[in-house]
Amino acid sequence: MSIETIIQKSAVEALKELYGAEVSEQQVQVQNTRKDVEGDVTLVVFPFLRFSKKSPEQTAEELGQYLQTEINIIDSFSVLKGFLNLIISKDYWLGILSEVNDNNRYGFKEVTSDSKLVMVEYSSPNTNKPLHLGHIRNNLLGFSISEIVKANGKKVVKTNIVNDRGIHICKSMYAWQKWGNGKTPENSGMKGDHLVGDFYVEFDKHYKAEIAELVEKGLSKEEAENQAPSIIAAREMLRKWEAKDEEIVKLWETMNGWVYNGFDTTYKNLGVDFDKIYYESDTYLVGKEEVLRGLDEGVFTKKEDNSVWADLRNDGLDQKILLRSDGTSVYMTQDIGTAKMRFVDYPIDKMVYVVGNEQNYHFQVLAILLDKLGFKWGKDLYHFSYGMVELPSGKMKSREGKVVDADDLMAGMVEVARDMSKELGKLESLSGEEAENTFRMIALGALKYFMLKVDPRKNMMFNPEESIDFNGNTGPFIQYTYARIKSVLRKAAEKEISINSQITLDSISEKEKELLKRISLFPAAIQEAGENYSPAIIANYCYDLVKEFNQFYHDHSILGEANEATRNFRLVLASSVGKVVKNGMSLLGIEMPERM
RNA sequence: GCUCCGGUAGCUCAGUUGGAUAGAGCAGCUGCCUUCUAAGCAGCAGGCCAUGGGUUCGAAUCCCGUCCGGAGUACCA
Repeated sequence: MSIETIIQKSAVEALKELYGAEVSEQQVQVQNTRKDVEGDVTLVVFPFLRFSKKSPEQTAEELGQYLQTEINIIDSFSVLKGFLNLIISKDYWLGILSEVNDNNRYGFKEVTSDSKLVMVEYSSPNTNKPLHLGHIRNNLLGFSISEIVKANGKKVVKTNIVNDRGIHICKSMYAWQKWGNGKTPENSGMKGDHLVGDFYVEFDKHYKAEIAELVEKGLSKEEAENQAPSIIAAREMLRKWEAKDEEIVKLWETMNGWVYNGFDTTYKNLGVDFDKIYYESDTYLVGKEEVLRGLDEGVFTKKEDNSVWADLRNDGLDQKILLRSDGTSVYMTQDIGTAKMRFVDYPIDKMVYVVGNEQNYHFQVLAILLDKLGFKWGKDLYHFSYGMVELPSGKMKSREGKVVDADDLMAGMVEVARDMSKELGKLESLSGEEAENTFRMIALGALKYFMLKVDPRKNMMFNPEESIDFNGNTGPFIQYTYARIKSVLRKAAEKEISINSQITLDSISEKEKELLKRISLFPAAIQEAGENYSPAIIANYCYDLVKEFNQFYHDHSILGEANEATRNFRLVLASSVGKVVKNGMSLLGIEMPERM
């Protein structure tokens, strides 16, 4: 039981006994005592004045007396401005260390056979262009949330829906066919997704030129956009694809294959993976069937022009189209189909969609539609809506090639990490391969931490020149602290100092106690991160922990400590911090180097 | 127009769901390496928490209005 609940329980009894008040545990506010005030945890007494009918100070005094006699880990208490500050015994804090030592997964809840199953959809790329910075945020969030949900004792299936069909895919295909000259990843040495992406940009270039030409000839902008030869050709290609034209399907398969090879590399470098991948080319027809079923069941309606609609005006929304008048499906139809297939494949208790906030409306509608179609998790699907990544120059535009490419960004960061290490004269003792692996860890640690430490819902600014930092509140700072801990432990082993997890000590310093307190908050951080789907809570926790550790490290010698019991305690303390921070960062998908 | 989201130090962001004197990092200035890794530690400076009201013992946090920014808004995905 956490110290918070122990105090809450006892306080509820105290209030009943002293004042005859009935309050719930949740109404008892227990918080960490301010740093500049004496005490470890603080109980706020203001809400109880209406029961005690006494001054804040007097009420706090009475509650303090009661708690101190009832709870043996409370050494003493003091009252300041109506806040009851409790001092917890050092043995309680030392007990935290044995918990961490006895359990390699301190703070984690184990998954059991009857755990709930959560499916997390993330990434969801289009196969007409390589991944960019926006996708990186998506992928890192999706992966991290999956890990956090697992850490809270739930089964997780990570899934990806690949948008592999549609007019935008045909645009790259057409451009390649027309201007590609048989260029392939093999004969050009290019990464497949980049190759295809270049043709998507190529298409747009020609298309724009054609439009300009037609407008010159006196057509309106709208007419020109519809009559440009390129777009007509791309549309024709889509029709042929839907009719399963052999040649077009083959081209489609070939080019998508190039893209998948490219994506695999990017995913691998980014350290994300999936348990199950769905393809829109498989799900869109299922979606159509589901919509027609809904039509049969009277959930949806058909208009005179044969288009199918959902009327959501009773749900406070509008009417929404589900099948066009020509019978083709829209985005919503496909998402319904994907949901249906997932529902058949897995016993889903909760579905989480990691998709940008520009689609808030879409998911609001999807939740209602799935519910109407009888999916049990439909109504409570969770749209994990995250903000955009902005550049100093504004929004990214892939069609114009104005993006920060995922592969380029990662490679660039590895280079910065390498240069920085060399400049600092680090890692010279490592082999080339080990050193390279460490540079990679540091670079990705910096990138991942940067993306995950901020509130996911908010838009964030990414400045390529300034955002790549390795000092201060960054991933490498946390990695560095871990490497320091590992270094101390290695030195201890070299000196044949054995570490005894049994701690006996007369006293501990303020810094040491602060550090123990911080460790004790890890389980609550995991839980809170799980409830809020927030990697940022974990990131900030890890930062606070290692910041605290660095202060301790600076103020206290570990191996140089003469008193054997104290030295042993500090070694256990350091190793515990290392363990917690490594587990914490693993929830963000960040690896920890043994040295750096 | 309507709906949703945001506005905290020069910049990038926290702020434990209403608690004590609002915190970090970067950038600027100042100290600390002959001692376990200085990618570190300590310090200085920097604030009308967009703004006006309201709710109560107590508001950056909750409610209403205003201003600014972003997103969405029925046959794009």
